[in-house]
Amino acid sequence: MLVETTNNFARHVRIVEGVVENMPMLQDATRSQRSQVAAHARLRTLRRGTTACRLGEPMPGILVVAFGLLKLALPRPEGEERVLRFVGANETFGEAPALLDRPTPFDAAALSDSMLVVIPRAPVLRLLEHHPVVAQKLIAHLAEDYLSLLSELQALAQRNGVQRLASYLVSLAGPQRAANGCQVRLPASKTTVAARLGVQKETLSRMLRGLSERGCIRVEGRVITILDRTRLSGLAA
Amino acid sequence: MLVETTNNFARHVRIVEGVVENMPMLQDATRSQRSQVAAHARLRTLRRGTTACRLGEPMPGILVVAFGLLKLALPRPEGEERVLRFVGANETFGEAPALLDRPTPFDAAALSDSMLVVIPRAPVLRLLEHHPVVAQKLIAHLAEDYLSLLSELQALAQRNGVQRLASYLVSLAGPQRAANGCQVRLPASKTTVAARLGVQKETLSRMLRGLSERGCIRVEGRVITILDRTRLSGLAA
DNA sequence: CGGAATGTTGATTATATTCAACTGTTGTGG
DNA sequence: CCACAACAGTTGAATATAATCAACATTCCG
Repeated sequence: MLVETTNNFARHVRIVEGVVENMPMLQDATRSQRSQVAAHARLRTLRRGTTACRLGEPMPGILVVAFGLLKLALPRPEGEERVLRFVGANETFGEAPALLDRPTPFDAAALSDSMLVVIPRAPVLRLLEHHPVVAQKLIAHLAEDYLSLLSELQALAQRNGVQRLASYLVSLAGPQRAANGCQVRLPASKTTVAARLGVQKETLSRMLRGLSERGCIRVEGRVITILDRTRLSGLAA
Repeated sequence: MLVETTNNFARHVRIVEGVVENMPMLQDATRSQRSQVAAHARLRTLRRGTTACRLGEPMPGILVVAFGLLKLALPRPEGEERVLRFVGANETFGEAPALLDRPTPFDAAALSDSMLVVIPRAPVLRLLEHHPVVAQKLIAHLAEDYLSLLSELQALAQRNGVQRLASYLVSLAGPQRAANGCQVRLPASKTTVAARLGVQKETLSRMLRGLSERGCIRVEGRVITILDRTRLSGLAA
């Protein structure tokens, strides 16, 4: 749980500066430009289960995760939702709606106690006006975002849930860990991961059992051991 | 059909210049900057049914439709596909992969004889280096693209096909035409529209029949008459 | 410990796909 | 102009897939 000590202003300033300093998007900006941006940014703490922003609300700015883990999700009728992605430390979200000053296009909820840096659009836009290098970086960033959303859609276009689960597990394992027997930890509860894969928790449970019975994986709570990566990749097709 | 007369170079140059001149993305560039870009662009004619680019191939540049209609689609196993969107005259696509010099992330096929202007990344990047205003416009453009892809995903997250069809019809009707009785023309064959909605053509056929029987719409080939827009919007929920 | 949240499992049901047959439309070459 | 092939669309029946419902098991925490 968050230990909310005396509201230590200096500490907050330090965190904001540190986070902004490390933003990939601003890596080509000068130190003083980053300080400028940091000066306008503010800190926001989130208790597990609370939301940073909700679909349709005004978007306060570009959001950077200082620590913790959030999920971005599209709400669906009946209190369900479709999880778009998880956002962890040092990652950003909301660039597109923030820059265009549009309503938030998704819900963002904290899966664990988290801290966000909120960067209002104004200082960023000012930076862009005069510093093409920063603008180029932002363009690359937005383009990356677009492509990952697209590959999200591609995953969703795959026929059945098992294929999506298989490729998700492979992607969690990462490209480097080629060997079998590597372990993967689900970033969230199975219910939430199910929403990420676009299925119900019951279906995820059955899919995991199916893959276990076929000897592809072993499931121990949130930890999945990949026993046969080749076959798993084959299923992902 | 395309009348490919004597390969009229001057005419091609004129078309390229005209198209580049009208690109929303470059509206804040100077006339001479646009000419610069146009000088590096080339024209590509596409017969109905042929593809401008395919998933995984190198992306030749940003693509602008001079005339005609294309579909962007993600291929699926068994020769099927999921249509992402239709791209018509004066619209652009492929900015993200082109700017990042990544492989094409979708298939682009001509639904009718079409002409494309291909803008290589180099002159665009050069423009960005020195002209922040152009960069800002491009940022806005990419952000828009991101948001529309997101709303695409949102539509897909809706429970059933009828809801997606209903909202698709409403969006085709446009926000202005509030009255009932307005007519909408499907931009492509029902089979292709079905792929756009993420269902099989048989399912689309049944859904259309269902809406007809309920008195929401009338179907005459590709022309749909919206009889009860209120109820239709209600279904879209 | 006790209660809430999370996960599992089986039975049933909803939704859309697949398969197959048939109809209609369109464009092509004899 | 007609015959015909290729494509597009419709319809019904059988099937696949995952959702829903309901009951129970497990884990996590205070």
